[in-house]
Amino acid sequence: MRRASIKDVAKAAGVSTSTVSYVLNQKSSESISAQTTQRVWEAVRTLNYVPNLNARSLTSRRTNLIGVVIPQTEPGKEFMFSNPFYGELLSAIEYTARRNGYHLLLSGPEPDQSYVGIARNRGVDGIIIVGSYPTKSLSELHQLSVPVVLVDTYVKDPVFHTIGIDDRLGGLLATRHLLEMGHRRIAFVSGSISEQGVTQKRFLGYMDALSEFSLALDERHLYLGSVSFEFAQSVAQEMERRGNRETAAFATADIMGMGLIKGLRHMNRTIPDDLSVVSFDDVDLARMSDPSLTTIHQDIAQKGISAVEMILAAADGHKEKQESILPIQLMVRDSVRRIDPNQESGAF
Amino acid sequence: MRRASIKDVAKAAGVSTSTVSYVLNQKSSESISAQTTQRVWEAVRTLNYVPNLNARSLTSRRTNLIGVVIPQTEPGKEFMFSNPFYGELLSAIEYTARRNGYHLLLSGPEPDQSYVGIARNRGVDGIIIVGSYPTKSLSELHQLSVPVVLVDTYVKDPVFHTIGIDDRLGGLLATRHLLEMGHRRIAFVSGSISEQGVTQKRFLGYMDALSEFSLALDERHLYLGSVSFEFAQSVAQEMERRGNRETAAFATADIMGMGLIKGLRHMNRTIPDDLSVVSFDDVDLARMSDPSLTTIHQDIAQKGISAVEMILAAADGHKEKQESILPIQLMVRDSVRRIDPNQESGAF
DNA sequence: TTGAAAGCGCTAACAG
DNA sequence: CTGTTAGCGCTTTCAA
Repeated sequence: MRRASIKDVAKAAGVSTSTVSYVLNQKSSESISAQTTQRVWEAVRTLNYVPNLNARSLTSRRTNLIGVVIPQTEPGKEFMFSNPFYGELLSAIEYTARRNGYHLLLSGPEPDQSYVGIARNRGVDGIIIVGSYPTKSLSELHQLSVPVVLVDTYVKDPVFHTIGIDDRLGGLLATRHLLEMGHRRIAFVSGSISEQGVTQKRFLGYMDALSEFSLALDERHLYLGSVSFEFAQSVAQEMERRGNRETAAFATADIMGMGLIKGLRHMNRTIPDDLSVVSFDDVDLARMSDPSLTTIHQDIAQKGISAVEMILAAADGHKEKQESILPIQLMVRDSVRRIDPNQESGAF
Repeated sequence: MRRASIKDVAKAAGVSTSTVSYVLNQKSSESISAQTTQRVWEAVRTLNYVPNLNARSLTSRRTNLIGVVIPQTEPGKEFMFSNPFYGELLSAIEYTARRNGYHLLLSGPEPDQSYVGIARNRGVDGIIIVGSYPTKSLSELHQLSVPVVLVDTYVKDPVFHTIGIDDRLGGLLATRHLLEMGHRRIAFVSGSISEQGVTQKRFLGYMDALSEFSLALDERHLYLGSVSFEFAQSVAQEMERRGNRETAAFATADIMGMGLIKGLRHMNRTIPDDLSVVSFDDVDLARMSDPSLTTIHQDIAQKGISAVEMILAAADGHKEKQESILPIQLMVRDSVRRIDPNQESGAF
C-alpha cells in the first residue's frame, strides 16, 4: 500500500488538494471554514498522512535541512571523531535544530575536501562547518546562496557567519596560570599549527604569556604533531629525549592532556608532581580524568546552539554577517602544582 | 542567479531533458551517441550543474538517505551522547554511508520516542536505530516499508535486521576473569536493567560466571543507576556505605568503569590494589584511562559498517532478515589484580 | 471560502 | 539514438 498523498487526503475529505495544502500550512491569507478544516484533519488522521518534505521543498525552495560538516580528527584516519569534543558539539546542534523543525544532514569532508556538491544536491538551508579547511574549498561555498556558519576557524570572510572563542586569550590564560604557579620551562603540545586554525591562536597566547613574564620563546619546548591521544602520549618520551627539563606543559586539547599524562605515567612520572599540565576544551573527560584536568573551559553546547541559531536567523532574512565569541575561563583542577620558580629541577 | 536545472543543460546542449537525464544516469538501456554525451557533459560543466536529489527522489522513489537515531544517554539529559561510544559508532556509519553514495539524516529520538514522522517526511531509504526503545515506538516503524537495522537491542522481530554482540557472553567473560583472578565478592555496576537492553544480558552473563564458580547471586552487590560517569562515581561511596567489602567490580560500560575508579580515588583507594575493575565496550577512552581498563572489547567501527551494509543489501532487494553477532574478547589491561580467593580483606 | 491549473526538477515509458 | 509526454507530491497564483 502506497503512502497517502495529498490527493488521497483531498479525495477523502471531498475537497481539492489546494484546500488541503491551505489547511496543512495554516495559511492565514486563505480562510478556510471551520467545517472544511475539520474534515481535512479527519482525513489526514484516518489516512495517516504525512507530507513529503522532498516534494514540498521542490516548490517552497526550503528543505528544513541543515548540513553539518565535522572534520576527521586526523588526516589519515578514516573516521571522523575520536575527540569527544565533536560528539558534545554535535549533540547540541542536533537538539537545537530539531527543536526548530530542522533536520541534520551529517557529513565528514569529502576526500577532495569539497562539501559543496552534497549541499547543492540536497539543497540544504544552511551549513555548519566545524574546524578549519583549505581556503579554496571554503570559497567554493560562496557559490551556494545559503547561510554558512564557521565554527572554530579564523578565516576572514565577509559573508560567512562565525562562532568561536578567543583562542589566543585561552592560550594566554592557560600559560599564565602555569607561570603564576612558578613554572618557567613550559612545553607547548599541540597539533600542527595551521594558518587559520585555532591552534595558531592558542600558540600566540602561549607566547603572550611568556612575554608577560619577560620570557623568550624557546623552540625546543614545542611539540607539534596531531590532535590525538596517541601523539600526546608519545610526546612524553620525546620530552625525555630532548632533555629540556620542562616542569609544565600546555596541551591544546583535553585528549592531548590526557595522552601526555598517560605517557608520563608509563615512565613512572607522577602528575602534577613531576609535570604540571593545563589543557583546553573542558570536555566531560576533563573531569573524568585522573588527576582531573586544569583546563580552559569553553561552553561546547552553547557553540552548537548558537551555530544553529545563526542559521535560523539568516534563514529569516537576517542578512548581516553574524559573529559570536563565546566566553572562556580557566578551570583549576588537579593537574597543576605550584613550584618555586627558582628551583632547577624538572621532570626531565 | 538561479541554480541551473536539467532544462538549462538541455537547452545549452541542444538536446531534450530526457537525453540529459540518460547521460547523467549512464543508462545502459538507452544508448546515446558519443557526440551527444560529450555535448551534455560540456553543458553540465559550463553551467556548473548539480542535480537536485530531492526532485530526483520524487520520481525515482529513493532518497539515498539513511536515517540514524542515536539515543539520549540519560533520560533527563537534553543532548544525545556524552558516551564516546556513540561518537565512534556514528563516525563509522557516516564514513561507510558516504562511501556508498548515501547521506545521513541524524536525529535524536523525539520526545514521544517516535521517529516515524521524520523518516516518512524525508522518505529515508533505511533506518539505523541505536539502543533500545519502547516496543511500541519500534512497532510503528513497521508502517514504513523501509529496511530497519537495530543496533544493540534484543527485541524479537521478524523483519527488523539486527546487529550486536553476545552481551551475555561478554558479561560472562568479564566476571569469569575476575573470579579467575581470585575475586569472590564482585559488584555489578550498571544502568538500569531493561527488558530488551544489553544490560540485562550482561547481567545474565554475570550470573552465569557466578554459577560456574558455584556462587550464589548476592543482591547487595548490585549497584544500578544510569549509564553515566557521574552515577558510577557515586557508586564508590555507596559501596562503602553498604560495607559489602567487594574486592572487584564489573561495570557495564567503560565510562562507568572510569567513573567508579575516579570515585574510589577520591576516597583514597587505589586501583587495582583496593578494587579490581572490568568494564565493557573498549572505547578509545579505555586505553586512555589510568590505569588502562581491562574491558570487553567490541569492534565499534565494525558495528557501524555492518549496519550500513545491511541497509544497502536490503535496498538491493535482499529481503530476508539479516542478523549479525560480532565477536568480542576480553582485553586484559591494568585495572585488575590477582588476589588470594581466601583472603578476607576488601576495599570496604 | 474554495478549486483549477501551472509548475518546481527530475525520470521513464513509449514512440519515432 | 533521441524527443514527447505524463507524472512524482506539493504549493500558489488566479479566478470564481
